[in-house]
Amino acid sequence: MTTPIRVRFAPSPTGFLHIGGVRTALFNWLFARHYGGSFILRIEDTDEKRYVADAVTDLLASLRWIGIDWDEGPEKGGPHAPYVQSERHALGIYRQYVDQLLAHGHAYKSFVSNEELERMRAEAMARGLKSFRFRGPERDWTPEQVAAAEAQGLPYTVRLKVPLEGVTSFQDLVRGGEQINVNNADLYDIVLLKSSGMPVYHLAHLIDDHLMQISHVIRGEEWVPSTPYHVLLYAALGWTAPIFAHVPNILRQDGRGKLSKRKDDVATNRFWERGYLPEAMFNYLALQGWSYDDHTEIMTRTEIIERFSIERVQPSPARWNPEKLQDMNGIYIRKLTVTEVTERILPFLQQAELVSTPVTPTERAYVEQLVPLIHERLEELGEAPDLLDFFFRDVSFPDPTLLIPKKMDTPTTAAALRAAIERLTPLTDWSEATLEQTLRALIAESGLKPGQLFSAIRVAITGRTVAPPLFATLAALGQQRSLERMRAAVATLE
RNA sequence: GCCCCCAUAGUCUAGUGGCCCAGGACGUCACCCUUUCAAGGUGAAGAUCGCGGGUUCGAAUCCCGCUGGGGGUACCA
Repeated sequence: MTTPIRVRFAPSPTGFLHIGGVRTALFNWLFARHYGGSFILRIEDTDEKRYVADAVTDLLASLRWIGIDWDEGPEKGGPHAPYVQSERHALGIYRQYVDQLLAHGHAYKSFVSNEELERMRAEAMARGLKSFRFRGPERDWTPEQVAAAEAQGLPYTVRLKVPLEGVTSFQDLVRGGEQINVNNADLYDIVLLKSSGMPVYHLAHLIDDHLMQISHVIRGEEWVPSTPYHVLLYAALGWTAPIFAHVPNILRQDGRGKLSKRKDDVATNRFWERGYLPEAMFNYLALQGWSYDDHTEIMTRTEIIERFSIERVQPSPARWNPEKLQDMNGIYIRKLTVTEVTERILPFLQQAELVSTPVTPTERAYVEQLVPLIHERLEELGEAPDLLDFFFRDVSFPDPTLLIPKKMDTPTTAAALRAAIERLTPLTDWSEATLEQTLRALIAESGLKPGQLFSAIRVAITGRTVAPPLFATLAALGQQRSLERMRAAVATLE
């Protein structure tokens, strides 16, 4: 029989979830969905010091936003509940395994205090030792010595008794199943249980992975160096280790280091705030370290699930490339219908106070009318308010020279605008087609270049030199407001 | 310092011994379309496949060394 595929994403709630974390979650999720396995979400909050209160809420929201759902985990439950380590610790789940390790001589109680540890480290440094690898003196203590120390009520940690010699090896799916070998002499006796009695990551995650029957551990490559400890621990506990796959980190844009929560603008919530589509982010992130073939990039969720394979994940780290993401977001926005874009930009327009909250039916209809003018110009939905601003607010000309097109001056520009006003005022049909016809006729008669006339009118009605197509803009703005703005422009020129 | 991982254009990647004097995408530039900006179309520049040695009739692809980058080195995860 084959063991069922079960993977997990196990973040620690120490702050917002950044896109690197989402990418790791995504690969796990894709792996599970591809093979029809289970994706488990587990919160690893064994670090009491770094715990951030709202982090879990943010984390769940980030995953849900991009479309990652979990089969077992917080707010969902499952056969291995609870899925929060502090709760599991409270239930006493970990302690029995520590006792087992102690009893079998695979771990020992260490009474060395933090201060002593510091001193030992400093001493080793002073002696010019190449590196400090802690091996507690208690490794070889007799039961009597241990009992004596305990009788004194000394606080202790439980450390793994790592072999002094030999080699620890494991394979990694991302590295083509390559064997990674580490000399035990390069390892040290890691802490398994803190003096507070709280298990450390290495112990807790491993017990949970075993209990939750995780078949594949897919995690960031920063875990490669500690995997030998995990291998040793599995053996000490008499358990079979899962299959490991370490996915590369996402590096900062300049390549200097991995993405950091503090220095980089990569919090997942920042992307929905700026108007990124979850499907675009999903597609982009799937391509950070994984590819399908030599030319396919735009793929639906279903296609990515079908095509995903962990063997095709790159071992080398990728750099964060916001330009590529933005381009992809534009592609996804252009695929949306006008109604969909309307719905999605409404919140941004409300935030900019261009429309009211809740939006009125009239406003919604007007926005829907405007969307075609900016649809293909949007790369982030958050750009919409700026692009549409002049449809909702009056324009002004702090710099009247903006009104004057190339190769023209104040009098000729004013004259051109006056001529346009004269032609447009009597119009009874304010449609895009009629507007174009009328203004082109004016050009033919006046001898002006299209760019000159259109440019002057554009600035007059929008207050800017770059704007959506002129006739559609005039049509959407309406006859009265268009003419008022053109007259105002003429006035500022005079 | 020590240990581990990685290495194809500025960036993301295809490539697993001959189909590759290296394909796709982002970015850049040019032209077309065009009232501006986009979008779209066409095209261009950009990689001695990090460097040096091997193995082989033949290497981006296999091996070794070096260099560079990244990660780890906590009673953090």
